[in-house]
Amino acid sequence: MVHRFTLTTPLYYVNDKPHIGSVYTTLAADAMARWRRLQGDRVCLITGCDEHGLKIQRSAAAAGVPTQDYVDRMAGHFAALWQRIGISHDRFVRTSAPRHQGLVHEFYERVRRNGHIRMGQQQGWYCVACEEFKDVDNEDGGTPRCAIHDRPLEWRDEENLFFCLSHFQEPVTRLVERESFIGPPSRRREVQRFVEAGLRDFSISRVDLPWGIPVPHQPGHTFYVWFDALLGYITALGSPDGPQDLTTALASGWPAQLHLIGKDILRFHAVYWPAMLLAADLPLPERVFGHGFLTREGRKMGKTLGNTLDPEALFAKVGVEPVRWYLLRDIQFGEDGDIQQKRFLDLVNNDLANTIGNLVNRTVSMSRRWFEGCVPPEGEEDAASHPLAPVATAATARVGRCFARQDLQGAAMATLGLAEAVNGHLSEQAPWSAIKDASRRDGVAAVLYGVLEATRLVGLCLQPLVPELSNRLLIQLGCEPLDSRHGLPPGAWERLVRWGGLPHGQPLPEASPLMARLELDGDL
RNA sequence: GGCUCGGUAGCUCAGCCGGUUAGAGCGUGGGAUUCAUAACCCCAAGGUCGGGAGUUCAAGUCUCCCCCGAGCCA
Repeated sequence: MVHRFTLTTPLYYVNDKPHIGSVYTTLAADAMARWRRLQGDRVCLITGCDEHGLKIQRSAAAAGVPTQDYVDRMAGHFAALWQRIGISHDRFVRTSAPRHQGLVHEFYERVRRNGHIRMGQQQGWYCVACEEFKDVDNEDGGTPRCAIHDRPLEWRDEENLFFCLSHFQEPVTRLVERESFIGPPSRRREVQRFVEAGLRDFSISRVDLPWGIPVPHQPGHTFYVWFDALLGYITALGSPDGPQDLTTALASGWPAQLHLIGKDILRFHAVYWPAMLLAADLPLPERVFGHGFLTREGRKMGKTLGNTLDPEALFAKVGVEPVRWYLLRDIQFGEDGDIQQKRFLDLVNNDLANTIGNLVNRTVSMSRRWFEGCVPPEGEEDAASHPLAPVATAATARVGRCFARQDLQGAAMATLGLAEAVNGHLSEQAPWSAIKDASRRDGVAAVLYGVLEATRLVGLCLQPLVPELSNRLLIQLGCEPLDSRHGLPPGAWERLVRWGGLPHGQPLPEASPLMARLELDGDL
């Protein structure tokens, strides 16, 4: 049976060009999507852009271009970058698209009819950068500043529509208690406390903000960005050309199995969003996972600090796969992570070029030289009795368990561990000595067969993490590359990872380095 | 200011319900080897587990206070 697996990145706010944080989330989501596709699932990886709000309207004005042109350009940067680095998304949704507006209206009507919308007076200090009202003490009477953005707040006193979040105190409380709903576990309590403190209705419309989706029957009102942005996940599921309504979209992969987000927007996804869905009688996403933030050489990245890492420049300098490997393998997914140049070079060179690349190189060279350019026969004993067989089977199983709980680092380490075990086995067996004794030729064949086979499994496990490298590895062994963008039929993965899948006598192409060691002059 | 998470070898981190000499990878030093991308393999040094007090026969592991970092809410 085919399982659906819908997972999302955030819809990135197009206030600016993509930064390394968005790249990180997207790479992680891509790896997970590829993994699910290899397992035979029908995956829908959704990404896209969130394009409404005052901040964007002002950025466009500051740039002196019409707002739509501005967001078109910014969304273009995102789309181009994902294309360039081989992200395997199935949908790229933009909240300024007309079809999104229709869906937001339909959703809103549903919530309103269910009695969860009311009119209210919103009075208070507003932070344009947060796109939120702030509760502040303002005893001295001056203009308060946003604690997060350190910029002056703006006073607002307007009649807004409110979403009755308070109606959902009980179901949301129960939802966030569920262990599986919020990951990683260390983030769950924070949300629970927030909910326990009491859910308050929040305003979902703004006045005098032309850059937004108009609220039906409320002239002058547009929807609050978050209200419309979250619905982008559902819009994305509708077919771009077919009918544009909730029902159609919902039948195509809702609810999502996983929302992958940064830890800063956990509240929106784990509290507001489920309540909105409940208000519209729609099913809830299965899981929300908030990963950590990246720092660089121990410091927060920021424009003011001048230490941002421009993704375009980074990929141009070192290529995609080293960055993918480094971020996914060195950072415990969920925790914060620090990007360090020296460590980046050390890890990429050690893991990819040395441990794995060199392993492929040496095994292929030996087999070619001593066994007529082919995969050697397994020898007298059964292939499955090879000492590497249980090691490899355990490793592939562990990779699967790691992916199931979003442990990308664990999956990378399990894969790397297998490669290390194979290298160790080679040193122990020293086939280069044994081959000098003609009577031991069968033994050497058995050793090399096992080593090649285990290396093939390393290549398979590498696929979701570094697909290009994985395919180069498989090709080096004379095997078919995998297509993790389109996936495999159900059951195919189990067959592929079964020990002994490498055919004897399969011709091996001439060995060439899988990945050259990275040298870097200057900074990343 | 409140809430949540974290502060363990030079670096990144594992250490479940408290219990023998606190672990891994990277980095560093040494050795072995030659099939291979100066690579691979083996070994070693390195930590008063943020600070202080307490509970206990026994605390990195529990309690309290303080300091530092991050996120959320004010």
